[in-house]
Amino acid sequence: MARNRTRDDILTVSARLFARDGFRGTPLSDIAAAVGCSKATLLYHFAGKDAILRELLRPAAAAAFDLDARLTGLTGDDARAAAVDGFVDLVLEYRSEVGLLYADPHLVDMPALAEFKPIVDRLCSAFAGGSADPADQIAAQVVLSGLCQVGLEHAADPHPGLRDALTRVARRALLLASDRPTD
Amino acid sequence: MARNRTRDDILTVSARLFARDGFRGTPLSDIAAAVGCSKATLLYHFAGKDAILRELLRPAAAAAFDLDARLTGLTGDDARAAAVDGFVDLVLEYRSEVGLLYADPHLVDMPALAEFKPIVDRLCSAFAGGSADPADQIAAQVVLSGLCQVGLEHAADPHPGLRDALTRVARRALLLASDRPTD
DNA sequence: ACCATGCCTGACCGATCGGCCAGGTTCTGA
DNA sequence: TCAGAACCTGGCCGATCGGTCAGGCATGGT
Repeated sequence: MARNRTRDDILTVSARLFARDGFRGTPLSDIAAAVGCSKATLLYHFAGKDAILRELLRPAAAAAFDLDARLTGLTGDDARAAAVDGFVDLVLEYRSEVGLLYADPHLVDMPALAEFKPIVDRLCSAFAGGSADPADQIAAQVVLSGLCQVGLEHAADPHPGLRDALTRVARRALLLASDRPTD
Repeated sequence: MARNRTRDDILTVSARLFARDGFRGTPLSDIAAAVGCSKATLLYHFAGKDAILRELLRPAAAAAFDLDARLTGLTGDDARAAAVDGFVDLVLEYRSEVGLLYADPHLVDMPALAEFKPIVDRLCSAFAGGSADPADQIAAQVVLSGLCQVGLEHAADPHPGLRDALTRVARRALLLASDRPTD
């Protein structure tokens, strides 16, 4: 895991700066200064700025893939409830990563991050319960992006009641029963 | 109003490109090319890139100020309902402008746009009904940013049922009665 | 003692971008 | 007709940024 101390520092510092100023808003020189190394060192450990972002996002991407896979086996309100619960968990677990993508929507146009798009689409569809009613789809979009926003807003605030509050508001908005269905 | 043809073209084209690629993602050279004039012409008509954005956002800013002023006279659920209805109207009326700010959250750090921040805060507080309960404030944040997202997503899609769908999902999420209170 | 490897760096490069300027052209009113 | 204002432009500048490169330094194995 910890192949190198400096390498880990770069990731830690990058995560903080990217979350604060956005990916495009954070020059390599700022990362280098915060780490205490030269800009060239960053490029020694990583193939480029994009590679730093990709590695930072990898655990979150894996979790998103996982959630996506879990949802394919479910249908109806089971799928909707699992999608809400799973996504709230994912947002809380990877707040800064979600906030990062949220704060720079054009990042998903990067080739390396294109894999996220279909997952988000399927997640949105799961929120809507596969309904063709535009009102349901719009509600799903509102909930999805609203939950993401919290990743930004509360990036450094481990509020204990946050999970419940998010789950409840999402279920209300999506017209889902308030209690967890399967646990 | 129409002081100059080229000037109007610049604003029209800028609105389109800013909405598509974001403010920071749109160089002046692209605007000039799309307008069919030189980059220097842009800077003849406007003090700078920021000035173009400021002028584009002025009508939306005025509407936001207006909504803010209307809300100060109301309290309780009246204020919450008026905030929801007013903000949905504002988002639908100024979709591309809202989407623009949403797509580049760091724009509000621009001095010229700092005026928006307190308005958004008050609007969020109005959504929460002034409640000190974190769950209410979180619900308000989810709704506020969720509604903004739609400005991006449906920027060019004048869907007729959009207003109703947005109002209903917002009211559900905020635990407000579903019918308009005062009309 | 020597070399190979991993780690790190200053200096530099090319591209991009916002903005400035001197000067040219067109329009307008006296 | 002509002066001045309004409009427009190519060319240039400085700053920023991602990325490259040759070389320095420490470490550890032989």
